[in-house]
Amino acid sequence: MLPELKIAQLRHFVWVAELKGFHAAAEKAHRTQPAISLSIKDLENKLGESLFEKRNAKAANAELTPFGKHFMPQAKELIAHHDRIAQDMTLMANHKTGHLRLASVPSIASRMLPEILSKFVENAPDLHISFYDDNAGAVLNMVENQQVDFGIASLWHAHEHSDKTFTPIWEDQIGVVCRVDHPLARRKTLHWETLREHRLISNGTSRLLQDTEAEPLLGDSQFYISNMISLVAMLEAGMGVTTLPWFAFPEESTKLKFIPLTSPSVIRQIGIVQMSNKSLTPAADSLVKFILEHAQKSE
Amino acid sequence: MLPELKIAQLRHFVWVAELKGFHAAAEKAHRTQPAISLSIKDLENKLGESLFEKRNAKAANAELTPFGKHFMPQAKELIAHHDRIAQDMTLMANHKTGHLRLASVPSIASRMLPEILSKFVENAPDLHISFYDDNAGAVLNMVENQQVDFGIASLWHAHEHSDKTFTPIWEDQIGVVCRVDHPLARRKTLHWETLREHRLISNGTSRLLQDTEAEPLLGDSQFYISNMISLVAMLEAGMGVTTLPWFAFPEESTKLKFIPLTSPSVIRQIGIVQMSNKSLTPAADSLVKFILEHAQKSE
DNA sequence: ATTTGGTGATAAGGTTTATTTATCGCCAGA
DNA sequence: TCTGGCGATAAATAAACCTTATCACCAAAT
Repeated sequence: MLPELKIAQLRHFVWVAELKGFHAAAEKAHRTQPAISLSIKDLENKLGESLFEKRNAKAANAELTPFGKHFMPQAKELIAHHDRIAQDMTLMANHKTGHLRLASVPSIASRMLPEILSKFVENAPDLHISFYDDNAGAVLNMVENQQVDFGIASLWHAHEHSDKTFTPIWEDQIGVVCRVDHPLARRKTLHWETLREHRLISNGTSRLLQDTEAEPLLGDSQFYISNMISLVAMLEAGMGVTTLPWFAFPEESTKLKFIPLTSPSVIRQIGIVQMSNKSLTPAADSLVKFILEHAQKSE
Repeated sequence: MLPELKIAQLRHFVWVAELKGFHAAAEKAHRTQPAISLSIKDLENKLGESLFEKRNAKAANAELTPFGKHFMPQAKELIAHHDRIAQDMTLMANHKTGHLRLASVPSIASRMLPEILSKFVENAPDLHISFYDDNAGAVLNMVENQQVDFGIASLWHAHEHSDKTFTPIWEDQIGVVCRVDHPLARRKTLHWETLREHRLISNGTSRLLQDTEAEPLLGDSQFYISNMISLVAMLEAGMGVTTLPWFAFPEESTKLKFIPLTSPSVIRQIGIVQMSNKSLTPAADSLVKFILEHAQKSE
């Protein structure tokens, strides 16, 4: 019904008119002159009217007809519109632009991500990033509700999350944290039962011991402290010991020591969590790949 | 550099998304399903990102990726823009719309054009027409200055207007006009010398006798009246006789009579005058053709 | 007046792109 | 387990596109 105007064709038209010649336009289009002739002729046929004055005779060629004059601005607009969209989409597909949302557990958020993210955004100046940090459960929730494009967390009950895909990246060992002057501080390795002799403070990460040999420890604990700052203060005050993943251990603290738990050796895997049936935006996908590439080095 | 998005391709994309299926889209596009598959795949390659979720496995197919969702409104807009322009141009080329300017000598303007124009505009409801009537010289001027798309006039000194094209349509015979009770009124035919015996009033059309046998009459004339209304009044008052082309003779006057001049028989040709090196707008071109077709019948 | 150099149109052939026919693999529901 | 619908894929064909080679035309310069 309606003719289909090809963008290339419109471009040819505009160029012939602006450069006042088929040869000049052909050069600009990286085509030969007959190609332009045919292109214009085809366009004229589609529209049903000549765009240029009869161009066999006379001099001063390639002059627009009234109809051509009317068509020109319209053609230009459409070309511009097309180019705008094509560019937008290309930029977005190359993750130079767009909006990216992710969530991470605090340990990775503070230990690994700052460096990675700052490197990543160097090549993507127009990219907006929203970043959330929260505990693993909340991260999984945000992934599930699609409040974020993907999450960084450990996936401990995999069967409850069959709709999500987990890509492990980091391995994080659980250890015992105590004051440097604590009796345990001199040990290089630890058996869980050794801990029963000490006052144990549990925290948000203690559930990582569930389903391990060391599970009985959970019952031994008299204190539970969810807040990291308070927990550190308690430990520094010598109130007791606790278990923490290495990534959650406050490295900057000079008063505390981390001793890996070797019997059992409890490793939590931290990685990327995403919905399996949804694909990522170009930007998110690109960041995931970037993290996978750069994570090993900074470990 | 930038990919070239074809309108058809965008249409396919939108249809697959909206009809939730490649088969449905294929039907709408009057193509086969593989054609749509390839079209979409090609589009995805050009953009560098998937538009639909991986569509090999699972059920609930043809679901957009986030990128696809973002692209959708843009694609729709571009398609709409294209269609708007294509339609505008098609309508204009089919002279359903646009602006048309013409000028005509009064005789044709009042005798022939009303009927022709009213028929013409029936099929072109959105067409704007500007119409001027004036004497032949003014008409030619307006054509020359491109104040009008074309003119209707007689072209008497063709060599002075080599840059214009004249297409004759009507033939208009010069005759003598006098009161019905005038001695000449009973004659069927007239020789120019007969007129020397009567008081001759010349008018704007008298120059048509130049270069004819009857040229001496121009010198005989004592009165010159340019205004038609006044001329008619004079004639009706019996002040004298004049020469007029038949088309300029006021038919509605019951007091006046028209006697063809047979020796010499002076015929003026009236037709379309246009610039030879410019083409007409679609609407104007169409009206010219329409006039050529319908002029004979109403003669 | 003929030549030269520039314009764009045209013809024929090759190449690329679009589309079709035929077929496959996959999943869901009977 | 079969069946029907989905979309992907392969190969063949059709259509669109572009190129090389050539022509006709005009203007300016022989």
